[in-house]
Amino acid sequence: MEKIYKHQETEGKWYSFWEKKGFFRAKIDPKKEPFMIIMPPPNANGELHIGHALFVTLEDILIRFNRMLGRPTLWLPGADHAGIQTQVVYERLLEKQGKTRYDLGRDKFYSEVYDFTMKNKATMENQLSRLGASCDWSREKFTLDSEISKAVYHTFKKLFNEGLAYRGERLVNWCPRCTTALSDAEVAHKEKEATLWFIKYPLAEEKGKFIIVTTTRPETMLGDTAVAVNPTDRRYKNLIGCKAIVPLINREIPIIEDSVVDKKFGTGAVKVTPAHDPTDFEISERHDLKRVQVIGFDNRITDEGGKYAGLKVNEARRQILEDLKKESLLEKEVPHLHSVGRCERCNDVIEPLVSLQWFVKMPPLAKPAIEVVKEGKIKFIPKRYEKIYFQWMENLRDWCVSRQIWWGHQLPIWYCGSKGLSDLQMKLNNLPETPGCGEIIVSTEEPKQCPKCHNAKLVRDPDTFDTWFSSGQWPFTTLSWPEKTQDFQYFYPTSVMETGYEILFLWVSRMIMLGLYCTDKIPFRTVYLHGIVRDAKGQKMSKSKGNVINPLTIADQYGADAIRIALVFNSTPGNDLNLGEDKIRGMRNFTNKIWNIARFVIDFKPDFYDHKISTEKLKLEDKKILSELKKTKEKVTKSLENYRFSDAAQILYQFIWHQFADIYVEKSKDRREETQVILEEVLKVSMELLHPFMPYVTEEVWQRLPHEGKSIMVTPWPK
RNA sequence: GGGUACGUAGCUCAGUUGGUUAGAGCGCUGCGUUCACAUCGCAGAGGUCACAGGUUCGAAUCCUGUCGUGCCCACCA
Repeated sequence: MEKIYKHQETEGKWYSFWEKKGFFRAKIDPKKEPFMIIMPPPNANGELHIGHALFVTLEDILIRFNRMLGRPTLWLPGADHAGIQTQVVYERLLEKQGKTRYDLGRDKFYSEVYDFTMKNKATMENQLSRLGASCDWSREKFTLDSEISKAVYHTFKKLFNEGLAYRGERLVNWCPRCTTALSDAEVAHKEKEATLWFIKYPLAEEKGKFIIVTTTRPETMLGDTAVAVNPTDRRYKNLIGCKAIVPLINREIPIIEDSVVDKKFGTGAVKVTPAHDPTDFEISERHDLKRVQVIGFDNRITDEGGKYAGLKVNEARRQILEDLKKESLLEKEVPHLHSVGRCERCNDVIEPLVSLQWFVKMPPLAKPAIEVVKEGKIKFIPKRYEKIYFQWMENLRDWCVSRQIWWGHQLPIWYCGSKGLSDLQMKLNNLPETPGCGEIIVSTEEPKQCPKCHNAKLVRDPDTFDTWFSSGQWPFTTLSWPEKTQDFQYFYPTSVMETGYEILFLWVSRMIMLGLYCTDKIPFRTVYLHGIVRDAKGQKMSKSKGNVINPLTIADQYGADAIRIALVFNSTPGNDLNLGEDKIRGMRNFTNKIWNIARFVIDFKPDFYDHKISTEKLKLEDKKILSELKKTKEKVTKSLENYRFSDAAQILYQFIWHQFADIYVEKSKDRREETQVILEEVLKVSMELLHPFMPYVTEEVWQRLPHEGKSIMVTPWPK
C-alpha cells in the first residue's frame, strides 16, 4: 500500500461501484420497518455550497447507519425550481446582456429558465455524488415534473372546494423589483436609521390651528384618509369628529379615535394611509375609510398624487418635504430607528400595496399542525424550536400564494373572460380584453368551456404559485400522492426531516400543515434542524468577504471524507458551526492516519497466524483494546440513535487515533503473530462504525481486510 | 416590545437528566525520524467554566439578578 492515501483515486471508484451494484436503491420489505428521508431539494439555480454539504453529510450519516442496521432505507433526492429566486438569478443574467424578461416574452423566458435549471440540476447531482450521497437516484424528483404539478393542482383544488383557498383584495407585501406579491415569511425586516418627521395638518374648522402628526414616510400623506388618536388621549379629546386638511393636496379628512394608536409615540396623532400601511389598512376596516392608492406597482406616484404623479417614491418624498418646508408645515425632524421590510430574494424595499391575490386560510390548517407537535407525534431536535414553532403558528395571517412571476407552477385557475383578471395582471402580462361572464374555474386540467355560460374562450390566471406551496407538499408528492402507490403506503410518513432552522417557517411548518391536510398523516416523525455554516471566526460566509469555503474545491483538495467529518465534529444541532480550512486539514490527517494503520495491519504478512481470536492467549493490552472497542461500539450506536453526530465522531476519532493507533498498535509490534487477528478485527469494526461519516476511506480499507459480503455499505452494523 | 440562544484553555467549540484531578481540534513549548504514518510520535504548559447571590453533601450544569453578544418574531406611525 502507498504511503499516502489518495482520495482522488478511490472516491469516484467506490461511488460508481455502489451505484452499479444498486446499493442506493431502496427495496420494500413488508416484514421490516423502513427508514426514509426526503432530501430537501436544493434550488436548481446554482452550485452546491457548504450548507448543502452539511445536510448531505448529516442525512447520509443517518441513511448509511440505518441501512447497515438492516432497515429498508430510502433517501429520495430532488431539486427545486425555486420560483422567485431562480427568476431573480436568471433576470440578473439577462440584465448583463441588457435584456429583461419582457424582451423574451413569457414562453421563451420560461423555456430558457427551464434549460438553465436543468443544467444546474445536472451539476448538482454530480456534486451530491462527489460528496458521497447514497441517495436513490432512480426515484429522483423535480418540483416541476408533471406528476408533481398535478398533485399540487389537486391540493389547490381541494383547498378551493373546501373554502380554504380564496381570492381577495388585501394589503400585500409588494416587491417592486420582482413585480410580485410576497408572503409575510418572505419579507426580511432590518433595523435602519431613519427620520421621523413632524408635520402640521391644519384644522378645517379653526384657522391657524393644527394637529401635528408624525411619520417616517411623508410621501404617503398623499393617500391619507384620516388622522387617528388614542380614545383615552385627553389632548385630542375635543378634536375627535373634527376635520383636518392634508397639506399640499388640501384633502379634508376626519380625525378619528382608535386604540391601536400609542399615546406616547411622537405627538400621539397618526396619519392614516390605508392603502400603504398594514396598521392603517386595519384602521380603515374598522372605520370604513377610503383607500387611496398613491404608490403604484411600478413604485411611482399614481395619478391620485396630483402634481407628484409619475415621480419615483424617493423623489416624491424629497419634493414633498421641500414643499412642506416652504409652507412652514414641517414642525421638526428627529432621528429614528425603525425596521424596513426587504424582499428576501432581491433585497429591494417592500411596498405594502392593496391588490387582488389568492390566499390560503391558515387557522384551520395551523390548528392540527400545532396539535401533532404538542402531542409529541412530531418531535423537534433540538426541542427548543418547538416553542418557536408554536409562537409562529399561533399568530399566522392568511398565506398569499399567488405570485406575479412567470417561473413556477401556473395557477390552475381559469376565468370566463378577461374581466376575471385584475388590472394589474392585465397590465403585467399585456393581455387583451375578452368577453365572458367572469366565472372562476379551478381545475387540475384545462377546462373546455365555462360551466355557467358555455363560453369556450377561457383565460388562465397568469400568476404562479409561491414556491413554498409546492415544496410544502414535497414529502408526499415525491411519493406519487394522491395515488396510493406502494412507495407511498410503505414509506409514508417519512422518518426524519433534516433541514436548516432558517426555513422552519417557510418550509417545515407548511409541510406539517399541508401534510396533515392532504394525507391525514404527519409527513415525518422527527424534525432535525441544523445551523448555518460560518467561517473559522464565526463570520457569515459571503463572496464579498472572500471567506467562502467551496465544498467541492475542498473535497478535491482534502477529500470528501475530510470535509464530511469536519462538518459534524464538535458541532451541535440547531446551532451555527464554524468551519475553517485548519479543521478540514486536521480531518484529512485523520484520514491519512487511518490509511497508515491499515498499511501497518495489511502489509504485514506473517507466515502463520491464527485467524480466530483465542481468549486464552489474550494479554492485558489485548483485552483492553477489545473491551474499549466494545464500549466504542455501544457509545457510537447510542449516539447515532440520538442524533448526536458530533459525539459519535469524537468517540471514533479518539478511539481510532489515540487508543488503537497510539497505544495498541505500538504494543503489538513485538508480537505480531499473536496480535494480527486482533488488529484486523479492531480495524474492520472501526471502519464499519466510521463508515457513515467517512464512506470512502472506510470502504477502501475494509475491502483490503478479510471480509464477508460485497461492500461495507451493506454489511451489518457491528453488534 | 416579545421570544430564544450564548458568554468554558491563546483561537474555535463540546460538555444529554447536577457527582471523582473540566474535555477536543487547532495553536504554543521541549524532545524525537531506518523499523505504519512528519498529513507523525512522546512529554508538557495553559481555564477562580462572564459576574453576584441562592438551592444542594456536591453546581460549568438548577434558580434569581447584573453586564455583554448573537439570532428570530412583531400592526416601532
